Amino acid sequence: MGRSPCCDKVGLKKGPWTPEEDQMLLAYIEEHGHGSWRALPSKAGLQRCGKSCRLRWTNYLRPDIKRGKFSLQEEQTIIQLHALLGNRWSAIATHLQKRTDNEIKNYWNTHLKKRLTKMGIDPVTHKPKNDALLTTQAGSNYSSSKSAANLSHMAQWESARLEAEARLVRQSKLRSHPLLATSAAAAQLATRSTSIKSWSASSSINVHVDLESPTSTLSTTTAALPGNPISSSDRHEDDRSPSIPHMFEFIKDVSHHQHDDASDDWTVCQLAADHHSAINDHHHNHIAVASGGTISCCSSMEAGGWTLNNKESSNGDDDVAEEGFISLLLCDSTAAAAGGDHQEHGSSSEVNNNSEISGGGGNEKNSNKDSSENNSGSTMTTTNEHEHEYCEDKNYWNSILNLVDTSSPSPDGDDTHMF
DNA sequence: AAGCTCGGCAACCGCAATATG
DNA sequence: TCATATTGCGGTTGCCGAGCT
Repeated sequence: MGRSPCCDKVGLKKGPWTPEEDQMLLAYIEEHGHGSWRALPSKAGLQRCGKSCRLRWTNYLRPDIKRGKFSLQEEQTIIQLHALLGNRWSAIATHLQKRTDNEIKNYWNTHLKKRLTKMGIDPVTHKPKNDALLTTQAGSNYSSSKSAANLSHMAQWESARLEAEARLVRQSKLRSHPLLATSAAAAQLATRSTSIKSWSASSSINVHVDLESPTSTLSTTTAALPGNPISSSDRHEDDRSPSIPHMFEFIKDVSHHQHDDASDDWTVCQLAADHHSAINDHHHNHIAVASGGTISCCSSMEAGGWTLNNKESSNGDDDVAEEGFISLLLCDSTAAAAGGDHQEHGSSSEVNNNSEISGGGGNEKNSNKDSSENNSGSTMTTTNEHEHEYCEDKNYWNSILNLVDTSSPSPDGDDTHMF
C-alpha cells in the first residue's frame, strides 16, 4: 500500500514562484485547461510538481480571485460561517466569492482569531472564554471540549440547514400556491416530522449531549452568571466584550423590534416557527430560555419536524439547497458583500436595532465612523473608536443571534435534542 | 545603520476522500 | 471489491518586510 509522494522527485523546484513560472502556468491553463495536474508540469515545461501547480493556480493565478483587504462584511460572514462550520475553510470560501480557502484561513489565523480572543471569545467554540473554561473543566480535558465544539458545530450546521430548508420550501409554496401554503406546509411538516425522527433514530449520532445553543455563543447558562466576572457592574471600561446580560438584552429587543415591524426579514426568519402559530410565544420562549437556561434550536426542529432527510438524500440537490440555505442564513450579508463593500455592516435594520437598545447609542455606528475619520488622533476619536468597536461587537453578536433567532424554540420547552 | 522581533502570507506537507481501472 | 492514482483540504512552516530598539 501507500502512495508515492508527489513532490519527492529530484529536480523539482520548490518555494516561491517566479513571474516566469506564473506566466508559463497561466499560459498553459488558458490554452489547454489544467486537465490532469500531475501531467501538467511536464506539458507546461515547469519544474514543479502538479500539486504545487494546482495550489499556485487555485490560490493565486486564478482570474476570479479577489485580493486585498477583507471588508467588514466579509469579516462578519467569515465569523458567522466559522461559528457554524468550524475550520471548514473550503466550505466557507464557497460563500465568499473570489476568496480562496487559503486566504480565508490565513486571515482567520492572523486577524479574526486574535480579535475574538481579545474580545474574550474563544475562537474555537465562539463562546465567551469563561464559559469555555467551565466547559473545559467540566470536560476535564481539552479533547473533550474540542469534540464538544465539533459536535456543536455539526449541530449548528444541521439545525441552520434544516431551518433554511424550511424557509425555501415554504417560500416556494407561497409562490406557487399562496392560499394553500399554510395547510400544505403543515401537511408537509407532519410528514417530515416522521422522517426526521426516523433519521434521528437510525443515525449513529446520539446527540443527547447538551449541545447548548445553536451558536454556542448563546449557550451560556445563567448558572454562570452569579459568579460571572464580567457582570455589567464590574466590567472594565475597556472591556468591550459583550457581557452575557447585554447579549440577552439584544435578543429581547431585536426580537420585539422584528415582531412589531412584521418586516420581510421577520417573515423569512420566522418561517420555520410559524407552524407553531404563536409568534408571541416564540418571543417569550426566547426570553425565557435566555434567562433560564440553555437555548435549544434543536428542540424546535423536533417539534416542527422539518428535515432534509439529511445524508440520505445525497443527490445534487443538496448543493443547491445548501447554497440557498447559506444565502438565507446570512440574511443577504454575503450577497451584499458580493455586490460591493458599500454596505459594510450587515443589514441596516440590525444596526438600527442595536442603536435603539444601546441606550444613548443612537446612530453611533455611522456617526462614530464619521467622527473617527474626521478627528483622527483626538481623545474623542479613541472613545468613539471604542464605541465603534463595541458597536461592531454588538453587530457581530446580533448577527450570530440573528441566526439563532431563525430557530424557533420549542413551545413546550422540550429540551430533547434532535441530533 | 544594524540587528532583532513580529506579523502576514505564500507555499508545503500529509492525510482523507474520491475517482479510476 | 480492491489497489492505486488523483484531487481536495486543513494544519503548519518558513520567508519576507515592517517596525522597533
